[in-house]
Amino acid sequence: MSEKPGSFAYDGLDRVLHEKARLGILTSLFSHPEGLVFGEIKSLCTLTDGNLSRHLQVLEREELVEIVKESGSGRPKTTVFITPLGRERFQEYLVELQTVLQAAKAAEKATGAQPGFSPA
Amino acid sequence: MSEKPGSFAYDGLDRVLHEKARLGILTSLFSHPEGLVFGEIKSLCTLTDGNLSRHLQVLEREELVEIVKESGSGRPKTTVFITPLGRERFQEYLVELQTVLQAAKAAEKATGAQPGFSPA
DNA sequence: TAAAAACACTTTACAAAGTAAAGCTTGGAG
DNA sequence: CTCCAAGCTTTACTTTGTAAAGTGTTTTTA
Repeated sequence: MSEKPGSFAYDGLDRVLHEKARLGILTSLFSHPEGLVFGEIKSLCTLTDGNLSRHLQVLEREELVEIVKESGSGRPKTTVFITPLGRERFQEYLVELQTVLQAAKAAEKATGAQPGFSPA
Repeated sequence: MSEKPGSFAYDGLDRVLHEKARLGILTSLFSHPEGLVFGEIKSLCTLTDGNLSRHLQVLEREELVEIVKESGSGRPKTTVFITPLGRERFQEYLVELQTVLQAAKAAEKATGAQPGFSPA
């Protein structure tokens, strides 16, 4: 074997971002710099109320999103924005994702496996 | 907003595969159809013994890997192979990963964000 | 040839996290 | 006025990831 130790460690795969639900939330927010309201995110990501609420807490604690609540009179309205830090971390995460994909692509070539996904 | 519900749900992100450690293990095994021994995987993925052991259990239970143990005389030797099902699921997972990346790329274009990662 | 260190794991225990169910408040429809 | 729906939060549960300790063997090395 020729690889160096740690070749497949993927340390850059941030645990906060590397989660199905939060990845969806962040991607949707990344696509909508104008922000999204609670209900929209819920629908876009197919999450339950409680689920979304909890994940937003995590993302807010990490300062990856900003949450603005309007509740004066009328129904409460929660709008969520991705922060600059959030954009940054998200993009770093994507870089790591590409690394994974490229490692796999290289393996397909090397081992002669049938490509299961098309090159970008 | 124009997207359909569920656009960012990423249901294809299989929970068994969508985990840092296991993703590394599978990628390394995918790259080595001849199999890898316990110690090699441990080194390649920078995992502790217990950690690797546990994740291998999960992967074996899901029939994504095959584990062969030789223990007659001499030190025990555990060799791990990716199964055909494992290759399949892994490749499906990669397809979903590309979806995520492409959604992000599209968002960068649409919102005019600075690319944080280069196109494949 | 004992004792010690290294290998090769497994088991156990703990802490964090994801998920679902229930709860609470306000708004609108009938 | 009553009932149902919208818009969340809180709580409780279950799974999971991670690390620490444990077991047995096999080389060193003194």
